[in-house]
Amino acid sequence: MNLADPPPPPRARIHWLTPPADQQPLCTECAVRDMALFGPLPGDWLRQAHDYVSALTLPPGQRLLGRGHQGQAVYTVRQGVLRAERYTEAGQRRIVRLAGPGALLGSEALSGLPQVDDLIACTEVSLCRISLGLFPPATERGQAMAVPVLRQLQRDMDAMVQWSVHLTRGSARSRLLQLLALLDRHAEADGSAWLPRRDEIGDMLDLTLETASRQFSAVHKSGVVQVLSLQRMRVDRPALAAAIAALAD
Amino acid sequence: MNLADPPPPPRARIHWLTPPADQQPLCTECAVRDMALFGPLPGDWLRQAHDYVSALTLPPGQRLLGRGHQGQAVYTVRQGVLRAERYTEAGQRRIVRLAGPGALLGSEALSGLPQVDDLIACTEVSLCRISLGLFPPATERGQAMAVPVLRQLQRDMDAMVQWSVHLTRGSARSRLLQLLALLDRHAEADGSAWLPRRDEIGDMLDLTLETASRQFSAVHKSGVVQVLSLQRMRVDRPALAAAIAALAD
DNA sequence: CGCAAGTTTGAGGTAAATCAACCACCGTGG
DNA sequence: CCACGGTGGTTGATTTACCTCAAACTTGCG
Repeated sequence: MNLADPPPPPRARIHWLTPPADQQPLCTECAVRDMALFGPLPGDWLRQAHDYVSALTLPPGQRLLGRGHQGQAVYTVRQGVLRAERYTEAGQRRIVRLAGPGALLGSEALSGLPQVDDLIACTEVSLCRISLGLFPPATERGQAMAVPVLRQLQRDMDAMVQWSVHLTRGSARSRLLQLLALLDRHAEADGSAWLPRRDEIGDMLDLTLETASRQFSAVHKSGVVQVLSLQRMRVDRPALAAAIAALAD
Repeated sequence: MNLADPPPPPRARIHWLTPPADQQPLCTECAVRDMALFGPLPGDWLRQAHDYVSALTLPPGQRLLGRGHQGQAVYTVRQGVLRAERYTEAGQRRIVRLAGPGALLGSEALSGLPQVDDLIACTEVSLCRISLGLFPPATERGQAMAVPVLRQLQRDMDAMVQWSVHLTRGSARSRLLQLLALLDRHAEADGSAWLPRRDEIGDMLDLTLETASRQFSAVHKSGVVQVLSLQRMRVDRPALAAAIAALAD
């Protein structure tokens, strides 16, 4: 593992399970109805919706959505398992979540953002494709607010994946440098940023406070950070960027 | 760190920066307007909204929201940094994200779910509190759909935090056991579940494929999993639960 | 059969955990 | 003024869990 494999070439064969018109009984009797997206909605509502919904299946290894894709639909999983993966700048694959029955995939499309992760079937998978046309236009009151909220949630979700990809993996040094970059991103106008206690750094990076202290001391001595007080620091951004690049992660 | 500290007792002192009526200029001139929740909305819309919005500040160490809280508002960060933390069953603290200016906090309230993480100010923090009353009632068309969507996104987000808390931290053994539990949660009706290749396990748990193989072999020999084929397994749930409990994480 | 892909097992090295002092700082109080 | 304890930080010695490199084995398949 951890080799710099470029992602495999995409193959876009998709097996349609039913013609779109036959969709209605599939939805009302869907095995995952309570967990899935439209579970709580009244049954008669689904009769209006079925034009926008269709079912499909994927063989194992098939990619559903690729990073950067601008989707016009979201998907819910009915059977099987998919994985969401991304590659670090160094080309290492990171599998960041699994999606089983009931999961919502491609939610980025709801707020018009591009897909962030590759989604790949692990087993034979059956899905429902839900066209964005089903969702009310953003001109309605309420919807105008929904989009920024969704976009914000999406951003938060991505930030959390970034966290788990960069701050809990790799060497202690690289995790600390990534944390410093993150803290610096939240710096005040005067350029000073919050400097956590060593045990807090440990709990963020999954390190002991001793290791956190040793790593921080080393980074501090190298001049990348300037300690202003117990709780404040100033980061030398170019030096930090160079230090991160030097570790190639 | 990593001691079994119960969370500190809550102190609910909150400093109101302005009386709610004075809110409007604060919003239109807000320094984080483009990144924050209502950035993209037209300015005159904000005039209707200002009754529902108020500003507050917290001193460092103060808790904004606690796990389980049923909120009636969401918050956006204007200045400072907060952390989201949770405790494992073994009582170890895990800091799972940082929130800086522009972040949306307490979004669980949008879909009526309880707060999942403790939110604690790291520095002096100033926030905007946005009452749920601002959001249109769920009786409107469109909104009826927004709630399940939000709830699903919220669930996905929680699943990702669970992933980063349990599958990328702790010993290799405990991570593998947690992964097996997760895979088993997506088992088919016949009780069989997907068994990833060893390098895939490695990329999920941030282990080398050799370590993944060794750990899996050991767990396999202990009888917790039964290998049906290269890609399928059956998990002995009680045995797995016992194995996880034995590691106390 | 023979190759390729995946898995297991082994031996040795290393980064981080663990255990344990020790230090710097700071308010308190004799 | 200096003992005092309490908190947070640093540093050192030792152990260990995981990584790395390497070889053998197993399974499926043309």
